[in-house]
Amino acid sequence: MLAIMKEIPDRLTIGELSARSGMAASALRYYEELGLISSTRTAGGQRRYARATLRRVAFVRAAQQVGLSLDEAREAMARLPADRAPNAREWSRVARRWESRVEERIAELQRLKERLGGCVGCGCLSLQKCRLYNPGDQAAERGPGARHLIEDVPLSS
Amino acid sequence: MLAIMKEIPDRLTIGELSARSGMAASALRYYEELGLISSTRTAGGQRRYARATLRRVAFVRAAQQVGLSLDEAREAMARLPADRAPNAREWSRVARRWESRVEERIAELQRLKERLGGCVGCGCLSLQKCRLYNPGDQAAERGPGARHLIEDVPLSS
DNA sequence: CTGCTACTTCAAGTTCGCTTGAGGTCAAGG
DNA sequence: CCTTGACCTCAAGCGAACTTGAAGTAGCAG
Repeated sequence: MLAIMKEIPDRLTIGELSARSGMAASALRYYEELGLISSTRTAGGQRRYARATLRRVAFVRAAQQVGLSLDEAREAMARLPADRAPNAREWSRVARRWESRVEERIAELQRLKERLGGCVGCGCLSLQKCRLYNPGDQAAERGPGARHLIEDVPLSS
Repeated sequence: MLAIMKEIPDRLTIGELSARSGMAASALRYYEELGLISSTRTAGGQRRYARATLRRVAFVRAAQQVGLSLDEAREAMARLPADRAPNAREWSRVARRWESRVEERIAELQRLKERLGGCVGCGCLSLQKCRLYNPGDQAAERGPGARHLIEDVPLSS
């Protein structure tokens, strides 16, 4: 041959997958246990991964960045083929869901940032009398979850 | 101004703090153990919190949203007074740090979103041959951390 | 004073996402 | 064939962030 085409094997050992994905082998075994990725075995029982697994692992990492648990990632990936690249329909279905998730997360952080900067910017630096940003301290009543950054008692009287 | 200023007690029981902050009492005790908040005790040994503690708790929650650990939150709060509202200098010092943290996080998510949408948008839906988004699979060499969303082997040959 | 609820401590348990270690096997280069 | 390093399983451990439970006490209303 002109060049060696064998350099990129199409079944990866766990060590290779680990090196390429940047995940520890132990983590990959763990992912497999959870059903996030899968492998075939050699006669001797060693794992061999399809190259597409690399994509799945990357997917998992990305999912975690967005704040998904491994369980949610598995669920999301259930819609993607395990052994080949996803096609248009498959991918866009998943991507759309993700995008909204990412956007939500971004929006949340932006609100946070506004409050953070807001109190500095609006001149009420003591944070004590800024009704704009501290509309009472009833926040708890709205249940756990989104809440004012700085909540405090309203001006008594 | 001559009216009763006493309706809102200035020392809160753990139950009151819990109700107002939305955090479980057990979590508040835990925070105290970690040094995130502090209390004085009654003669009988029960905790009483200053109202400013409400703000600290909110601060911790916000810190977590930004992705800080409780330890990091404690560190950040070390620059804020425990028992009164922070003044301009104190607050802006902390807020600035936070803002950059929040902005980083937002930027990270926005990059993710672009990649996500990019692969759908650029027409290379198979994700297999999109050099634009998959510049090789050397990502692992850059160590654990930021990495392409979808990494895969470059076109062999 | 009685009774009740909210509080106290301390130890142990829980979930998530892994890592570590022991003890053993496989696969490939020399 | 032999050695060596990469792999195997299984159980246990870890750190973060809490929660739960048991056993007892505080503080307030009536």
